[in-house]
Amino acid sequence: MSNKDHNSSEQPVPEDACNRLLDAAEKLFCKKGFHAVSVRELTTGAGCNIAAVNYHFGGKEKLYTEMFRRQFETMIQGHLEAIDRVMSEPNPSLEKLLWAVMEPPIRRVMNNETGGKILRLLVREVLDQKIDSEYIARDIKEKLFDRLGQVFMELVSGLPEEKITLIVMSFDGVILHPFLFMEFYQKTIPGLTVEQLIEHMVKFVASAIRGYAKS
Amino acid sequence: MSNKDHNSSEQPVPEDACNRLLDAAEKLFCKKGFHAVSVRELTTGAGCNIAAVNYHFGGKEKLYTEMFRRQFETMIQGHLEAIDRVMSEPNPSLEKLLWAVMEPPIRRVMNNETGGKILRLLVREVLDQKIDSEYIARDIKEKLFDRLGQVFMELVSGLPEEKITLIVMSFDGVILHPFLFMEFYQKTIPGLTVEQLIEHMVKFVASAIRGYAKS
DNA sequence: ATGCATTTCAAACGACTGTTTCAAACAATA
DNA sequence: TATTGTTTGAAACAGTCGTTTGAAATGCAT
Repeated sequence: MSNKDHNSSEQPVPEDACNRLLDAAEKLFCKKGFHAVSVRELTTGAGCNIAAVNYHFGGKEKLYTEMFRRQFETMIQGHLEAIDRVMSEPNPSLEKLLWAVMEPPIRRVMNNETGGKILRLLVREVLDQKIDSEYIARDIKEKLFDRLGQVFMELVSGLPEEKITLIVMSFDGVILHPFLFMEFYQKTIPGLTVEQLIEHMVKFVASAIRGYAKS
Repeated sequence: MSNKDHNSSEQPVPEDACNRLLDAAEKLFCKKGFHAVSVRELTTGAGCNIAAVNYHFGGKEKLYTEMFRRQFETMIQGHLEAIDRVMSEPNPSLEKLLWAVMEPPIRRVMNNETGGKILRLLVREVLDQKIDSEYIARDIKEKLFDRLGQVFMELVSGLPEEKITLIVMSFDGVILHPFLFMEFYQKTIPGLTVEQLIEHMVKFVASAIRGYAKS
């Protein structure tokens, strides 16, 4: 992992083979899934030799796992920071929280930016059961879902504590949907903007949670 | 496709190789995905020779497509019939409708019955983009989602028509979630019953929709 | 039973898979 | 410059993939 080049001007850091492979892995695995991507596809995509995958990562599967782990933790961290940011503001509300949690990832997926397909990756992982799903599940539950349930109860009084986990689950379902079916959204509702979509989701989930509190 | 056997007693119709292959395809493709299942796995699972896949269907891909088409249409039909059943009853309500649409598939997936993994298959298909997703999307939209939006408006007055599609989308997200993460549900909420889960989802979605109507 | 079409079977096909090999190129230290 | 450790390269590896083949088996009407 050397850095002979002085990285003089415009080029935004020429990555080494290791990171180029991780980038190509993210793009290709997210789009086509583990089995549908060959090592040769990865290496030509990353502009390096076939042997690089085994040299740097010890195999195709290890590269996949490493890529997944990084994306996964980035996602969890992003959500947690968004929650903390809202909750430390003067007048936190359920709507502000929902907006803060939903907006960044939705914006990424609608603009086809990097990291916008993490949830697709996660769903694919659950479907394929490649990585030990215990690890993923425990992380999501303990780090993210429990925290979400906690702030929901802080922001909305009267929520039944024993139903909080289910509420967070359904909230997750609402978020997940546009991630999986974004193309469907854009074909079915032409001209749909990020703001319209997020506004709808915030309204939908907020109504659901507040309705839950009243009964 | 002969039927020499008189199908005398207890055996519930010994299927021919064609249908045995379709059954094995449903089970294996749903569980592991297209690329992760080999033709040899399929044929040994169906109890027939390797060549049978190419003889009867013309290849692995054709078998997959045929299996998907059948499962997909079965699902759509089941939902439409549930909707019509509720709407033709004396006092239809939003809650009754939601319950009727959600209960059968959720019960199937929680009891690990056949057909309980259709939605997993559909999501996998969207992720892998193997079948022309135009066809799937158009079918779901025109046959199912439009009908759902229509009955939502009949049952709840004051719903903004331009938001109906988005509402149906989020409703779909809530349904989809336990399909994808049923194991997660059962580990996170031990002793969760079908009734509890459906009751929650009905309450969540009904609150969301009614809250939408009020604003 | 005879002839014909359908279905099954074991075996082999070429193509592609992930991985390994080992020599060449490179970087850094002395 | 000589030496060391690290990284890349082209080629080949053994294995599996989906598909094809042609002969054997079967079903069914004549």
